[in-house]
Amino acid sequence: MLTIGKLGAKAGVKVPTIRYYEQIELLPEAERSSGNQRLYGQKALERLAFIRHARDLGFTLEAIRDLLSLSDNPDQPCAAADAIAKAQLLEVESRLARLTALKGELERMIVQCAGGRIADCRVIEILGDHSLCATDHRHPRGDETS
Amino acid sequence: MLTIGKLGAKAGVKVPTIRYYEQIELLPEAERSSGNQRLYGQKALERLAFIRHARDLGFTLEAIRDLLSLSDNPDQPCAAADAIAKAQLLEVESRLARLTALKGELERMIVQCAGGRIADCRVIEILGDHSLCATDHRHPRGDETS
DNA sequence: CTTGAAGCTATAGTTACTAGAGACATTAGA
DNA sequence: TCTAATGTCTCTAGTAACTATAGCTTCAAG
Repeated sequence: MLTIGKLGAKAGVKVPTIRYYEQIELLPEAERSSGNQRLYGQKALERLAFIRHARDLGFTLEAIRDLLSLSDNPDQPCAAADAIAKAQLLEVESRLARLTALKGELERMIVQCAGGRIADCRVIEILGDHSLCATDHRHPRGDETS
Repeated sequence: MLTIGKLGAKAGVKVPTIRYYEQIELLPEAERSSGNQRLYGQKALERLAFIRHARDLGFTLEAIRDLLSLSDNPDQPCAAADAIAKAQLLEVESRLARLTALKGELERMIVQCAGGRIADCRVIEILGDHSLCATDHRHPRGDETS
């Protein structure tokens, strides 16, 4: 049996985060020791590793909740899990594209900014001027529907 | 003079977001019409476009605040803006790496999940098992210092 | 046996917004 | 000119996914 600290260390998740996951019912309520401390077994470790891993891959907690509920009753067609993964893939591809554009932009900024004064430097300009920008801003800020 | 709605449309920023930016003093308090409605000129549009653009490129509002304060007194060496951009570039490169790994993972998941039952499908397994994973999880969840 | 680390609960704070209520302003059409 | 629709106002509260703090108890090591 693992204490919450050991569990966190093994799974790479901070202690308060584990308690938070329990609170939002992503993890079941843990067994308690005689002194009211949480105790975890192998199953809890696996479940937490799953969550950690999925978060790391960019899944939201809601998506993870879905995935976990699938894994809790595995006698169904795989289509649901597949759909979740596909939706995530789309999201990821879009984020990749935007980040790649950003990288180019930043590199350009850094090159053009080589040791001058701000007045001569294009960092501010590049960020202010739409036409110098590689991305297109079709959607208003805050429309990043995940 | 633009009303808040027109300004938002031109800059690609939602109306409540503009009011929020004013509230946190990223934008100065706007002039008001006789009927107490906010009015904006060209300068405000430029400043908002700058913010929008920078947010789009992944800068935090705090970084943007720094950048704006630089642009507000441009008679300094460019090093500060440069440092901000370089820090952002590092962040972006790391995010890019992780997202690329994720993409591969998801594609693998989708292929392996082709039409089976969940019990036979590896989506859950891939997300649960560390050893099948392309990323390395050095840091505990929540350590993503932006 | 005592000290210091680790655990407990509960509440509040974070970032960057978004949503809703209820009232006032402005604009376009009949 | 009136009216209806749309836009704007303020204020409060909610969101995700945690993080931090306070004040307490429990546990393991020396």
